[in-house]
Amino acid sequence: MDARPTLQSVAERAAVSRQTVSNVLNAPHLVRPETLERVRQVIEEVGYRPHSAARQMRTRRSRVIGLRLQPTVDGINGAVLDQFLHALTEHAQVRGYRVMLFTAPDDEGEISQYGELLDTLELDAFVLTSTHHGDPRTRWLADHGVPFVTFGRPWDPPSSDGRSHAWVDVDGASGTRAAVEHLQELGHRRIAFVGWPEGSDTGDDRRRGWRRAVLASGVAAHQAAAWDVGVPDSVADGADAAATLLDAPDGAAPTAFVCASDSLALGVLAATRRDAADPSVAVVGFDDTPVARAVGLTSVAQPLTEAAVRALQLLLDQLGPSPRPATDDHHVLLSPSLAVRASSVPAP
Amino acid sequence: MDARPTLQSVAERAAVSRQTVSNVLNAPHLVRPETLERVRQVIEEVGYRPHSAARQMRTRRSRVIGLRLQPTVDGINGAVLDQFLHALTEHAQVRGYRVMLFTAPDDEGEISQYGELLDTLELDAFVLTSTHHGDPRTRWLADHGVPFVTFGRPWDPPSSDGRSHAWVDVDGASGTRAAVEHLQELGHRRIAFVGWPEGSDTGDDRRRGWRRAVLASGVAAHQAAAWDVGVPDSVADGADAAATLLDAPDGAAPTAFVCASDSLALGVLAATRRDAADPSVAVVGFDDTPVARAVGLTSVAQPLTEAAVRALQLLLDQLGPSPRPATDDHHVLLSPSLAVRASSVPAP
DNA sequence: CCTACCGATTTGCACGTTCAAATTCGCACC
DNA sequence: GGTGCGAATTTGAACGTGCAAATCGGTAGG
Repeated sequence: MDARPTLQSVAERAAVSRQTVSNVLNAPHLVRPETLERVRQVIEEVGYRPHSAARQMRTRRSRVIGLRLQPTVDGINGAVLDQFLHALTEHAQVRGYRVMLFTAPDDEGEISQYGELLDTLELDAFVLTSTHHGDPRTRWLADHGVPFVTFGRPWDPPSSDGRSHAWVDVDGASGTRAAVEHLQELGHRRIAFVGWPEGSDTGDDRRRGWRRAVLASGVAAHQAAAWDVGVPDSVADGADAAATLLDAPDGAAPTAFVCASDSLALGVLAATRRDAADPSVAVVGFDDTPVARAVGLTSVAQPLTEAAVRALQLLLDQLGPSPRPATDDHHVLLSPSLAVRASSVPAP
Repeated sequence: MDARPTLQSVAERAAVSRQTVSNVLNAPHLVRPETLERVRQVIEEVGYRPHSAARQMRTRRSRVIGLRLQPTVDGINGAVLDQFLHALTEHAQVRGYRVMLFTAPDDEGEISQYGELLDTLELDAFVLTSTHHGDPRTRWLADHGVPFVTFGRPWDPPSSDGRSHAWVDVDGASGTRAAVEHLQELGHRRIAFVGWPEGSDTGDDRRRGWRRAVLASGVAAHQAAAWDVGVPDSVADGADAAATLLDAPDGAAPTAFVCASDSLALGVLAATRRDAADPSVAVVGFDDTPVARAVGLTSVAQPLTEAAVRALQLLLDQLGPSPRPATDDHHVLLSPSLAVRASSVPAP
């Protein structure tokens, strides 16, 4: 067991200088082919690996990306971030980057963590999730010149300076629209929406997709409004909302439901399947969580792996040698797909 | 905007030497109280924070803990690790440690990552999850003198040298036993077990708890064996298993089911609630996943936050100044609790 | 009065790397 | 035959920190 190999020890063994070994790794084009070969062989032999703290001291780059681990909400859509996180970690690793986690109770705390992580660990970039209206985090990072990307589009109107940051998002409206069209193809004409109260960015986006699709099919505005409810995100609230809507006179009661989350959809599903309720009522959820898979709930599935890969790419674009891509294509809006299951198709 | 403050710049401002500032932070007892006060004030003023890469170069410690992010299995119990990870990150952060993620396709790959992470980033320790029979990872880490803790007890017989590593686990047998007792209190006498095929460590542990409790209540061994099935972990398999068991002649068909996972329990639940099946059949799952909460499934809940906190403590014990605690209390076996819901109690 | 010692502080150095500048060598050019 | 030039390589320095040893006053012991 010798001491850990260093540039120096490799250099001696290969009869070259420190710097040449460094060049073999970081700028191979500067090294004569035969020297390159010889040094590479020695590196292989002794199993040399560069020490990243030492490298970091010179380059001021850690090749580490920070991500705040959100508190487990009610757990039902914690799985959403889970898949995103896995894909992000895996792909970052392949590209030579690592993912470091941190927690914070709120946005303020998150910003405070940025400061600490930048000063002490010199993280290269951050990935932000759960962007929302009036988000102070993006502003802080931009002001401090820190590379970052958000999973979730910016919900505020463009700032005065006209510059916008990199983001990846999933088009929620497109998802609910697809859900409506799917239900219409099955013959449904009275399609309600059970979502969250207005004011939530992602929630309003999903509502918008449903509303437009429904109006486009000829439903009157006042009728659509009657089929549109906003309640807190829980199974019980979903059930209550569905019960109320179904209570309408025969010709006005919806025959299908599009929901803003799987939690709500589960409630709706329970309400439509119990008692003397009509089991042919169709239900579509959102996020395609494990719950949906388990109970056979049709749901809008977000392409989380692709979202992570694209987010990472947007980050690496900023971290590359050129200061910034002049192109304006640092926005990615992905379309979700519909996972069709028993809850929306008539039993055989 | 000045340059980033360093020990040197703080020292000059406080009219002391570099080392004194260092001592203020790392060995305050060596510094005269009034000097201490003055230096601390300057540190506060300029917002100095030690640069961890530089510190790491001297101390050979990164204050970073590594954890492999498991591939999202079928997602249903991905939430289990999620809560553990969150608690681990949060508490590590408070204690001055960070959590770094990595991925690997299998145990071999994980070991290979250990090597790289230790050489390049000098991670201080690792947290291992999903330990299993014949796990090569613990051996490798022990051989290389790397501090680690496993979430999951070692399933192999104690090694010849008599030393064992630190671990935290949840007593699965105790969980299934509690489930059986809960059902017995409700009057059930014919309680079946739907688990995984024998050979899985955690699965066998959960089966053991059920079996002992059932035998203790006077059920004959051959009868217990008839109520014990092992199938793959999916909703469909759970449903099939339940249907088969319920098909037994009246006096032999179980009236209650204890399951090794919520997936299986969901299947059992579906089977017992459909057609002409008896809705008074009770079902208990395992892991208390969001699905269970959502559908009202009674389930065995693991104390994941406590598990994370205890695991972290066991790690820090090893990382502290003293080489190793001589005590043998680096094993923690936590008891799960039962989250009682509608699936096990008769409707009012 | 010299020495020994203690508490408080300072200085020298090394950790492993990369940047910038210096050096060496071969070759073409005038 | 000197000069200039480019390719390949080497040397010096610095990143910010903490360990080890050195320094400095002051005080007690012989």
